[in-house]
Amino acid sequence: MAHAVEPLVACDFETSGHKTEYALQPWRYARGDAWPTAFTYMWDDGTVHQRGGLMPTAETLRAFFTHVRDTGATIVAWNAVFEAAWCIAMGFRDEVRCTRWLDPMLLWRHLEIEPEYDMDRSKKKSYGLKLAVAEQYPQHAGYDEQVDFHDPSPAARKVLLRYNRLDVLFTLRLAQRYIALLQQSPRQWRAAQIEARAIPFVAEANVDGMPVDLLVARHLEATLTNTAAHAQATLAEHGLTETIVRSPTKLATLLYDQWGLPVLKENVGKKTGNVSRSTDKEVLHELAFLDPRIAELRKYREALTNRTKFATGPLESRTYNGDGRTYPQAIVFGTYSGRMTYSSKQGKNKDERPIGFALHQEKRGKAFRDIIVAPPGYTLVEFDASGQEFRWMAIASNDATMMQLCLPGEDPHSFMGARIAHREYREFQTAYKSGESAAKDGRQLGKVANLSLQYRTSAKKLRVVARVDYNIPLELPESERIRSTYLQSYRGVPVYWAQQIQLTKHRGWVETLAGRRVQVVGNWDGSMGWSMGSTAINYRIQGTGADQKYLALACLHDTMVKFGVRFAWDLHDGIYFWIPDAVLKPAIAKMRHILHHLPYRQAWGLTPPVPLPWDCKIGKAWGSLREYHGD
DNA sequence: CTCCCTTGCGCC
DNA sequence: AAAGGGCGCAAGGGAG
Repeated sequence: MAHAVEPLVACDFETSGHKTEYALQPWRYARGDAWPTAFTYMWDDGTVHQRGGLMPTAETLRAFFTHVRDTGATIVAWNAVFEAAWCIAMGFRDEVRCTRWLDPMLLWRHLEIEPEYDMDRSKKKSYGLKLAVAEQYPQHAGYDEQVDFHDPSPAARKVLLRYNRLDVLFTLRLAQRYIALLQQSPRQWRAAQIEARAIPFVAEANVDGMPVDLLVARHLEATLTNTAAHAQATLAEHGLTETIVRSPTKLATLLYDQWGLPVLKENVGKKTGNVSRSTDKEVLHELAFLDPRIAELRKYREALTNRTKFATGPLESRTYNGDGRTYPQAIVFGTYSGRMTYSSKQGKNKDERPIGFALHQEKRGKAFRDIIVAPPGYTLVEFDASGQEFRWMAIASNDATMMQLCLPGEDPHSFMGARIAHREYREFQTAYKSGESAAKDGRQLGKVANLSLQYRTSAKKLRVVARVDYNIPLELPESERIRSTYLQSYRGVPVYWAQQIQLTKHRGWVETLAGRRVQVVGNWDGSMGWSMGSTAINYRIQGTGADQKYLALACLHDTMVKFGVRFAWDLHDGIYFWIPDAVLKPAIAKMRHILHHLPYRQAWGLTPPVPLPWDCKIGKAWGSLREYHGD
């Protein structure tokens, strides 16, 4: 893992397009709808050297990558995924893949005190270069004033070039500063470097996008329209309209004032204190036992939501982009725990541009996921970190039973199902495998318990999850008994909770097993105390999962380059790739081997006491993936 | 009208 | 007193 990051070469693009918004959409470069207006790169070997200039060409980039190759430099760029994406769009895919990248914006995040529980956490801090300059070099704040990215006049271009050069200079200086700071904490620095290896792959995914199957998406849209129309027709005579079902306020009036149903739950506004009568799906699930119309109403609302989000949305983005593709943009370190997030739009409010769709929220059904298909000549391959959070909790808590259940041939959900049903585990496991229906239901309950109770969920909440999400008619006494069973089965888990909270109170920060950190600052005795405790407990597990995925990508790098494998997208415990059909089998075999032998000890200083296996699925459309075991 | 906040809900 | 966490997006509703 060790690799010198020096020397550094900083770079920055300015861009424009036939519409100003295209400046942020490098995939339009190929059609001539977007282009770079300036590109500067800079290094400091005692003297500051500066190259590049206005209207860069392929020759400019060739000289840049030649310099990088000859000096063995690491490229630094603010929001480096964007710079790398432009390089790829301009034809330098191989060069981007085979160079090291580092993003001072991400390094800044690693150094930040976040989350802060005294502040309003709904207001997320921005990590723009201008803010970093204002913080570190206040005398230079406001250097971006009077810049026009799109005015081609010589006077405006002169201002633009000066701005571009300052951007690069500040990027270089901030990178040097943040690297020095992070290196004081070697494990954090190492985690940040491993994460940075994902930059070229994420850039590729963002600039390549993914094909949307037009017919499948239209069919989905039509199906959901029919579902909604049918429900609407059924309920029209009872006063339900689309406007009402889409409005929580209007729906509450209908349900509680006109239909006379009981109010089962109220919402209290966190800021305003306003009280409203809830119409959420938990409430609807319970009301459905009292009134047969409610199940249809819930189906109606779901069909409308799903149509907009998962059919109309992707189709709109396909039309907007004009090339049959959708471009949800991956954001490295998008969550404070390190996981990636996705954005489906650029701009705000009336300037919103629908470039992508809500990839991370895509429903699990085949009909939904099949709208995304492999590009010609490629197969979609998913590697999924099996039982990821259960395994990391087993390791973090050192619970002997959980660790035992991570061994080959074991089934944690059957184990918990058996405990709940007062049955013997092996007998239960055999019954489940032979298709016994009681064992099937029991395992489902065990699964709900294993998945829900790992993070201090209450019996009350467990009851709701079981009822609403799994349609299991659980009542509170039984839910309490299951929770007790869980805690008695995995004695190490509540001990881990308490220890993790104590340690975090003492240190003021939590770390993942890889060494990624987050500060936990606030009043432990105040109203945020519970939430701070949850961060102490959850961050270590969830963040380790994120680090595991970055480690996987870093270690797969050489194989991906060799076989021409492309990173497609991330779904937290799953990584998706486009693999050329011609090398599908050997590439998967090699990738699987690497994933099963990730160098946790060298990278993190950890020797996992249990196996950390990955499952593999392959197919031509997202909804149609099949388990793949090799041959 | 725009902008911001709230409710509700999809995934992990 | 009781309380899983993390996100982003759709849509309504209200302020200005």
